[in-house]
Amino acid sequence: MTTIHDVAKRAGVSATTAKRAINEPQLLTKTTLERVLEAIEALNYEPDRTAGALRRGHSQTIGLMVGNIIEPFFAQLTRTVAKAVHARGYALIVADNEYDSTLELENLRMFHGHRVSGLIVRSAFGSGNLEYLKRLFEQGTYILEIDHFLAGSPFGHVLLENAECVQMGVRYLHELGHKRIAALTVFDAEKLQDERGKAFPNVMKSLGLHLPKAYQRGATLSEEGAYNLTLELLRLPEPPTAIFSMTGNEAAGAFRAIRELKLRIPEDVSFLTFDDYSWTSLVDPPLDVIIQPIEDMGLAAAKIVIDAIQSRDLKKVVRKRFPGTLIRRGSCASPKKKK
Amino acid sequence: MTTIHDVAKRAGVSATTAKRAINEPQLLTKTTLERVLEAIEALNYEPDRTAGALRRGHSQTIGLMVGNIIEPFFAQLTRTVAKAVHARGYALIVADNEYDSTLELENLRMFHGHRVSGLIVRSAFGSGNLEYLKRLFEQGTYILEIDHFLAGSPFGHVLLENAECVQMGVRYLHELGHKRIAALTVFDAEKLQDERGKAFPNVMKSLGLHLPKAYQRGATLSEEGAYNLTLELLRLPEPPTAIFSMTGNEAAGAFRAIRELKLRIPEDVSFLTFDDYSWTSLVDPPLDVIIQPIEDMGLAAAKIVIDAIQSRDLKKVVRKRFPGTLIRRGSCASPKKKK
DNA sequence: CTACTAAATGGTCACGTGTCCAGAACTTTA
DNA sequence: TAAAGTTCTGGACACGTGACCATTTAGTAG
Repeated sequence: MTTIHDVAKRAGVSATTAKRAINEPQLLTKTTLERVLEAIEALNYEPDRTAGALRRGHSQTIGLMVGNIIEPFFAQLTRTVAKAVHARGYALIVADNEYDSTLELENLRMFHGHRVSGLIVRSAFGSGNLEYLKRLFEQGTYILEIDHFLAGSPFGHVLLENAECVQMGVRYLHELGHKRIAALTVFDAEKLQDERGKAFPNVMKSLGLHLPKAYQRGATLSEEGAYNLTLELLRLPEPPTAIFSMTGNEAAGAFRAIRELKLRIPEDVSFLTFDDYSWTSLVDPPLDVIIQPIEDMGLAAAKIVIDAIQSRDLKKVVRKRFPGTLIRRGSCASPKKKK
Repeated sequence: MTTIHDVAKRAGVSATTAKRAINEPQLLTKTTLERVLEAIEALNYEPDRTAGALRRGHSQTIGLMVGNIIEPFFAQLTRTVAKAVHARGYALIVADNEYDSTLELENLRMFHGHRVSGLIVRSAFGSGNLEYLKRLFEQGTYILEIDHFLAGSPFGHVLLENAECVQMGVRYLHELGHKRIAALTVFDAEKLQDERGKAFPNVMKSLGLHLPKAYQRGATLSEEGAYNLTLELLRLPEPPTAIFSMTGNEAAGAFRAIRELKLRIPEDVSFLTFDDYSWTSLVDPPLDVIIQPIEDMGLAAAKIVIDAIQSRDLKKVVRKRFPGTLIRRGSCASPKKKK
């Protein structure tokens, strides 16, 4: 393997000088610099970051823990973060927790083993790994939460204005005349600290809308869970006239269920969902959605983490919220008059 | 940062012995082992892989270069590979080349800098970086291509049976009675070494089907490119009666175009595509697709790479093909009789 | 109890870098 | 030309580990 010593030898300078051609070129004479650069080029030298990592104490690597890479939300986030991070000379290590704390812990250990410089985490629900994260932080890893945050977390985060978005969605449906609105959300939002799930009943209440017991059921975040829940909701004696899906993932299951029941959107039931996944504009009718500014969020997260690392100010806690945008396409309309 | 020396001190043994508790526990007495494990637990010790990487020469890390993480094909691949790789104690570093050689080279350098133990690459078109990959290989990085391979590549690969799948698709359409079939594929498949694009005219010829000049245009792999191409094709005086999209990405654009022209599927035009993206079964009608066994391919790739690394047999070249599966859902039918 | 073998444990070194300090080579000023 | 800066270059060391060899301890046979 080519090292800086090989480069130094070829250029006829010391290793220290050769190194400076890369790290502090302004310190070198023009001719020295040129000779070293020539040698680097000729030998195809690429600095060994594993050695640098050892010396430095961290690896110029950012860990990204997402819920599930397959979900377009996370895929897009991964991509944006990867790009932003590369642009600043860092590499991105990814892992997903499948919303499970045990798997998450394993992956956190892996990140720690690789001495990631920073960590962007979409934590699994529950607070299982908060203690571990705190320990990681004490050992010098900068930590930032994204999309969700753990109760009592001391870390910074990048989040959507979840409560406002839920309010925007419910208001929209309410203004169309809907009174029986059901949300597809997680089980026990309170315990899981899911902001959207927590906001929904509050918003309903504030608008004076009744939320029947039968609508207060949660699903898992999966497509399957949403599919089943939607079937049940729409088969109730008093089915909702509007369904509000809290994630794009659930939307797919819900849409499938609605179609299977041969219900028309928006004539029989209005449908609104978070996340503008590519299919949402391909189906008939195209869906009304609340768009998250994923790219902005990913860029912001990368910037916060790397800024903190580079300024060596790991104590800095940045908390940022991003607004969502409601796009109307035709899947929501006024409910039919009850006969 | 806790090191093995801290562990050794606490357990009252030497660092070498403490290390063995992790790497070769069978060599230790039961009591010694227990004492060391207790210390590891108490101190929350996690081996520093950056130091190990320096010593070993590679980082127990696999680099995965994909075309574009957002595409579900790559998202799913990334996830599968990440899981498989984690299970064997490796971490996954991801990057995408956006099908561009220059960006790819940058990312390859980054991978090299991190001394990845192995590399799974979906190369950008063209053969721009083959030389660099070869050099990387000579320096000890195991390389495997996936989904596509460079002309003259000495490396192993994991691929779909592309030609067979194209044949299967065209045959299917032909048997339904289609004669005017157009494919959405890359520009200049021959030069870009795109197997599907290359196979299509051959299959048409072998079935005695005429391929008009006007159908022999390529698009970029993008949704947008496919959208435009589809519009043009369907506005021809002799439009195709069936459209065969070579990627799921292009399918979205094509589907959009068909709908915009108010053409009915399959009455006015039959539609077949590679890749079973989630939306393909949500639209009306659900689409006929050729499914790639992405999970199998990802697992195979991870296994090949890590087996080679662990057996230290980097010369081993494994080339594997996976079959696709045609799923009929109703987007292809016999063409209407021409008046 | 001794001599020998096997099992268990310990010590040393190098991997390639970044950091810090020392030294050499040039510039400026008197 | 010498002294005092200033700019540029070089040397030494430590980071935590894995590989290898050396040493101690336990076990067995005579």
